[in-house]
Amino acid sequence: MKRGRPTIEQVAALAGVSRGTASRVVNDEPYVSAAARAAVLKAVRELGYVPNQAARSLVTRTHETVALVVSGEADDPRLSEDPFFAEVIVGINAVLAETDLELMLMLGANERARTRLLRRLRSGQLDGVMLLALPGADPLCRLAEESGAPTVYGGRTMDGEPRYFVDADNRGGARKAVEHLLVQGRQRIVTITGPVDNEVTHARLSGCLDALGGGADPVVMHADFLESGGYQAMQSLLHAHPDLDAVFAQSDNMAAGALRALREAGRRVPDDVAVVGFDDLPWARHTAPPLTTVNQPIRAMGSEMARMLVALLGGGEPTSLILPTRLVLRESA
Amino acid sequence: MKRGRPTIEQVAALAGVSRGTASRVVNDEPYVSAAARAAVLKAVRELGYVPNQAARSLVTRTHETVALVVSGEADDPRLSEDPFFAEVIVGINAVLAETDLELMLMLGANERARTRLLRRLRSGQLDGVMLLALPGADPLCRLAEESGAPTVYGGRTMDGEPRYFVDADNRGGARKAVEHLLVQGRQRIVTITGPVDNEVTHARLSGCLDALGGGADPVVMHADFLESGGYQAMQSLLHAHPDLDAVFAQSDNMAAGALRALREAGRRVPDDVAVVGFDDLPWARHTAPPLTTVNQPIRAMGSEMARMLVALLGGGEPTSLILPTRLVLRESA
DNA sequence: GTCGTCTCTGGGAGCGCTTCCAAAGTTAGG
DNA sequence: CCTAACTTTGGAAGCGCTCCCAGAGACGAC
Repeated sequence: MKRGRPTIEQVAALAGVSRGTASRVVNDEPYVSAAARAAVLKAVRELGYVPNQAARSLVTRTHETVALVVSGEADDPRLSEDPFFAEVIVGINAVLAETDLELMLMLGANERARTRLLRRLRSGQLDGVMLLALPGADPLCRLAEESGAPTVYGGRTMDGEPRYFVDADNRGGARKAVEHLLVQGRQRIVTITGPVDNEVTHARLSGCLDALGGGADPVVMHADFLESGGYQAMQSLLHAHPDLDAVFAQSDNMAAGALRALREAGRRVPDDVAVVGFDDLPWARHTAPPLTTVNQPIRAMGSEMARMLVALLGGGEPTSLILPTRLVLRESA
Repeated sequence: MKRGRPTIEQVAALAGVSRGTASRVVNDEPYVSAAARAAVLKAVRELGYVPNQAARSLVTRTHETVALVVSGEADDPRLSEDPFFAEVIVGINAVLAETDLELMLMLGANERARTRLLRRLRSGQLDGVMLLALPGADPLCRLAEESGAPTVYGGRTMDGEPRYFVDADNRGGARKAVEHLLVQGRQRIVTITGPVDNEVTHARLSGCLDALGGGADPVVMHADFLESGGYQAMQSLLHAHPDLDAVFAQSDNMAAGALRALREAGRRVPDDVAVVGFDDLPWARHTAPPLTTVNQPIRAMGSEMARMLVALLGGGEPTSLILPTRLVLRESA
């Protein structure tokens, strides 16, 4: 008789009411007498009843599930070399935990992953999507939006501003960093950037140029946001511009690489060369010397993305957000 | 007529076959004529049909979804201060991408999170669970198993060995690390551990004792796996045992903290004091001096967990795995 | 007493799919 | 030509749930 998990029918039978009434109680709807409600609740408890989500989804067409899609290669070193990804998730989770939404995670931007996302989206299993755009432009963005599901972006893309997004004030942060170097009286400031096709690279470069004004041609070296890239870029820069006295690295990882190259080259930081990073990763306070860097509220970005999506799901019209960044002064500059 | 997404009924109608036949084609079952198959496939393509997963789940009771549950506080610093978590996910994702399984992520071990997991599990929405146990013991483990869903563990728990797990050879790695210090002729080796109630702490401590043999009382200081904890522990140890000449820190983060404390105390590494860490995090090669540490294949752990779960789902009987760790020699020891 | 109005309940319909069964068609063996 | 397989098909049943509607009471106003 009691094969498998109990159904609402069994709950109703035990409570001595109809299926409809039991359903009303379970979904906390009005128009149920106190007596009936109590009886159903009791039956639910006794049977250990948990509604079957698939059956519910079939009729309500909601799924209590949203996805975080991280485009970019599944083995992108940024995924693990920096805690960005994990922090965003923690932020998202904090907000979702307050709701009944569950988080589905989808990594990778290859054809196969894209197909699966779309399938999942269209097979109706996702109520909404958060897109974390690591690389520059990505067709995925369009795909998600075309499917009609509410979509929120983390960061902006190279091809225009999405309808709903959360971003850090990369430009403002970079400006503050370089202004600080300027105020310190640094004369020959060089910049190490991320990949050229990356929106973040552009934003941070813009901020850098904002600070530099229309002065002499700024020295810019493109790298890859990673430690090794920063290291190599710094070596090249030292070679090409031996008289440089300050470096603005667009990521802490690259700043760490620059620090290493400077150390090996015998330059003292900050006496000979000042170094500023960007991100304020947890270990930035522990480099030698401690790294002056631009803090961006990564966890908050995650939370705000989630909040925005929840609002969208609730029929709201959230406004996109640019979260403030701030310069954290330590000893490297 | 074509309101909303197409159903299999519409596909069948367009192909001129019955719903049953269409279903057979979609699920790639035998006993369908070539002509019928072609017609259905054509209709599927024309309509852009994607089966409704909820409806399918309702009858098949499978959901093509597994969960990664990370017990421990949702804002545990280990989640973001080290890339462990992200690496495991990348590893899992690599395997899952080859299947049709999707990944659901559940963080946090508080009452609420637990309830939700159970609900999701019992409401039939998860085909299996991977549990990543950050802290020592956790009732969650039992809960998941009781629900009857296939469960795979990452790491072992304090209360016995789970049925299916993947773990790193923490004990062996620690033994190798300390043996290396011994071989170098270090006389006064101290150990900085993780939290006492942690299985990893125990395993690595056992390995350390294995190497030390039954000699003099080993000097052990408990900390928290974090940089700051390592820093403080190192300061205390220097105070209590000024003559120490080697440190085995049970995590790279703590090793980094120890390095910082030693630098501030004016001790040279490795001349005065040798330092060995554990984890081989990406930045370990970039500390000053580069950190000798024990590498553990984190990504592989994720992959193996996923593989094991997939096997379980397929009715297999996988065997638990202890992945090898290896000592990576750099300059700090 | 009659008429609305509001509260509460039962039960049918149906979400989109798979699964089963019976029937029809096909083939080969005797 | 008949029988015993096998192949192929259509269609009914039903997964567990929500939604809707009709109807039964209860209650006050006229």
